[in-house]
Amino acid sequence: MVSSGDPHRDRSRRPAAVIAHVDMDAYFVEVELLSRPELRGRRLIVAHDSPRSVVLSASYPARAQGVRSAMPLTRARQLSPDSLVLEPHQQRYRELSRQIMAYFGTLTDTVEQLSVDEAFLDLTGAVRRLGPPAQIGELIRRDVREQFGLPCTVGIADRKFIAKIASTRAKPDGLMLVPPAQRLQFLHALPVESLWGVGGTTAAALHDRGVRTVEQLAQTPRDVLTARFGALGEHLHDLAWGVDERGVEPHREEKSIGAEETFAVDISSTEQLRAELLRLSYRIAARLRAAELSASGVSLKLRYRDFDTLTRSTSLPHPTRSAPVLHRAAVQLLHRLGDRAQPVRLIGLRAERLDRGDSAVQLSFDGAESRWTDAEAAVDVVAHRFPESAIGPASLIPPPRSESEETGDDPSTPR
DNA sequence: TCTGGGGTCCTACTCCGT
DNA sequence: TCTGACGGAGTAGGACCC
Repeated sequence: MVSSGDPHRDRSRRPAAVIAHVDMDAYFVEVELLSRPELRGRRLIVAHDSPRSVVLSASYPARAQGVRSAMPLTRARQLSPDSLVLEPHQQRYRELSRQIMAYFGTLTDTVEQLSVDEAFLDLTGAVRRLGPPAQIGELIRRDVREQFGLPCTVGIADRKFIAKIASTRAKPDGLMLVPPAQRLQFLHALPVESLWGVGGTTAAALHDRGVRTVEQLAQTPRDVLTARFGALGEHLHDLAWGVDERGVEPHREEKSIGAEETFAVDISSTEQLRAELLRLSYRIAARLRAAELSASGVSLKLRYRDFDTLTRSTSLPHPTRSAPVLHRAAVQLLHRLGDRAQPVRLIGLRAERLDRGDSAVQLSFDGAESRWTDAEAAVDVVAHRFPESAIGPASLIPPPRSESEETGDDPSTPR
């Protein structure tokens, strides 16, 4: 990051990087259309069909009526009453995503997956083999459509964030190349909201100061931005001048693994909350074991009826991937929050400060915990071989029973 | 209109040891 | 022995992303 000197100057003498941002168009909808092609052209919404769900993805005909991702489904139905609501299939989206990322890996070793439906590709070293950048962009779009039956949009630039903005503006089913010489011209014409990191709050604060375009942001004195926004202000000023040293990072370690659930009906019972925490603990612990990670911290999140959201976190005595240990810490955090004045609509749990391997776990395990983890590992094997089986802890079978933990019995003892 | 679920990063605050 | 300054660690929460 450049923090002094002339930000207008391109300080690098290296050959310009070629970075592509590939974004799948209406990914969830398009994957659903693979199995239901007769629905193509219709207004479609992918969402869980429940009162509190939100839109996960919408077809472009539905978007034309104002439907957007993350919009409450009730609102989407008002805007587009004839839209067909499709139930999501996350496993299918993940599997196809894995295959698409593997295809990207045939083009370059440097692929950074951002989410299930988008990735950065550093193609700097592929130009000699595959042709000029625009030609590679067309190759990617053609291959993804032919091999997977899905449309995607590609943005190409010499900076990650510009490639991402380019793909956003070329959607759907498009390609945009921003040559280095046109970088500032392209950027300065954009609204500030286009920049990565400028969401609703920051945009409103910038608007209050009369800053609506990236050019106006670039012309705002750096120290003014720093005084108001701190490090973010400096970062945004750099971006406004096209300065961004971040490269494509192929291997990013997970920093936390969490799960949360919004209840169909708000709940007040501590017993129910404890039972939900046990369920979340098992989900998270299974994912930790699958990733061969252990957590040294746990964070609890509660959202109340009025949407007020509280979090509490704590450190664990030793790294763990065991559900009962996560649950015990979560229940302690729940008690720390004390009595609730109003019902809870969401509860979430997150395992933090993750470490690879289990050497620390083995060193610190007492016998009971070790046996319990062996039991969980066996459950993982069965669940993997028989995904439809309902194997799990007895305490998750309704009605929830948790008296043993209430009385301080060691939950790490296998039942 | 009434707000999911999965994350990352940053800032501010508190506590504690030096 | 007491007190204040300081830095680091831990924690809470906001903002942002898809």
